[in-house]
Amino acid sequence: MADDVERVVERLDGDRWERRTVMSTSADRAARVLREQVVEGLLRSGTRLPEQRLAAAIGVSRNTLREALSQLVAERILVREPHRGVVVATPDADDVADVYRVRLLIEPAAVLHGTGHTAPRLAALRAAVEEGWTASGAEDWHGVASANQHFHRAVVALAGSARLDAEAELLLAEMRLFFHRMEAPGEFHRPYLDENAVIADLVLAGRREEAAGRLTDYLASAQGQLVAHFLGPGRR
Amino acid sequence: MADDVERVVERLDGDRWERRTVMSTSADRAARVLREQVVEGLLRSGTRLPEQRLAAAIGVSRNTLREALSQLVAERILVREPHRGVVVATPDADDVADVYRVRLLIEPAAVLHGTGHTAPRLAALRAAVEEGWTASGAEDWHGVASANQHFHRAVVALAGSARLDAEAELLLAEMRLFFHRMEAPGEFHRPYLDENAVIADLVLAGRREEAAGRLTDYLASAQGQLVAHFLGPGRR
DNA sequence: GTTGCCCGATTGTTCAACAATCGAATACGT
DNA sequence: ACGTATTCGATTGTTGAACAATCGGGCAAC
Repeated sequence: MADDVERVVERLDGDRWERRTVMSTSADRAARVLREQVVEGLLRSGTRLPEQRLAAAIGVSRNTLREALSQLVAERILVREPHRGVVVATPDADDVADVYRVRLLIEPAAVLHGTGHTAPRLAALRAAVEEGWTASGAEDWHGVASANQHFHRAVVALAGSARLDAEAELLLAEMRLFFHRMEAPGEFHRPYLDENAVIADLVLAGRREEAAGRLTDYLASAQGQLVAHFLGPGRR
Repeated sequence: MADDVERVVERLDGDRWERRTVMSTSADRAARVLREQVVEGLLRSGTRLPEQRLAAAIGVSRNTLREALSQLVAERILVREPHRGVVVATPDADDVADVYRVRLLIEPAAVLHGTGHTAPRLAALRAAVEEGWTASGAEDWHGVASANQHFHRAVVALAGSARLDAEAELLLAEMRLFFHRMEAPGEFHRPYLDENAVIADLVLAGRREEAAGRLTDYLASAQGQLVAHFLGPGRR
């Protein structure tokens, strides 16, 4: 539990130099590292992040780490409890429902009215489908989940808006948190692979209404499933 | 120009105690103060925000101010130029177009498919229309602009999503930056007041398709107008 | 007039400290 | 034994001072 924190060091020590070559500010690097640790599931929901030890582990000062933490709090990946520290966010059913409310508005709209249906973006959409299939073939469930994210990122990208892309990135990061609270995320994603393919084909064929419709059903179904799961088995 | 910064002090000195009673963290207070100064137009696009003097002016340490600045950078109100400092964002035509791309997706969708068309939210929508009319009657153009923002905030709220509300808040703050770069924002808002009323009535009457349609036209028109303006008069 | 160099100013980052606050363990009263 | 006050250690919020790295502008050399 506490040593989730220590593990940051080991995992990081290798990357340290490489990342330093890319260079940016230390705070950004720290934020990127923590974000990755969280979305990869190495730091799980509810774990506390004591500033002192974490700063030492990452190799930055407490002040610098603080900037990184603030950034991640703004991204809703962490939550700050005043005078008690920051912890990895623990999303509940309401959060799941809310994220899907946003996605249900944005994604079908991007398909339907998006002004960015360019060739490269459509190619990215198609590529995400392929990625999902090959990952599924290799029974790489982590890869399937990843491909799914890429698919939805590609869908939002059809809107052609940098700001919407950024928001989508936040939402998808939150989604990772959801899945880390489930027992078998792989099974969850699998059934949607074929649906992704159908939607992609419809979009490529320019049949936007049908694509948007199926996407809406898709998301609504996933929302119901996830919310039910987060209300807990047996819980009313 | 440089003394825009100094003015923060004067304007703030009065509020200092009151805000302290509400209390939160110093960094949040600093961020709130700066955000207000920017959206109110007292700190204009392009003005630099030297950490040393600004920290002294607001009455917090440089480290604390830094957290506040980072937060506002995340909100796209300020931009950080590495090793050169933070400046108030200077949106260009691309930014305007992008913000409207997002609004064109979200707002009509909120009207059309929003799951939060509750009585209080509909009342808020109606109230924003009234607010605009009274402000217009008093020829209070600042008030008209404000009411307009409230109208669009109310529209997005129809989606019933806290996350979407937060994103809308960011976009509307950016919009204030746009208007501060124009010469006569009042004239810009005035023509849209009646359209707001029509849309609100349609929404209240449950005629969502028509409302969404008019809202789309509305936003597209405003986008065209603003983008043209930002490309500059005479500029192609 | 252009090129190169140096210098002051500002940022990025660290360190060490302190008051305020929280949680828990402790002691107390009944 | 049980609920309540109290102390105490740990952590956060915040400050101030420091230092290297970097940037921009002015100055000098050519």
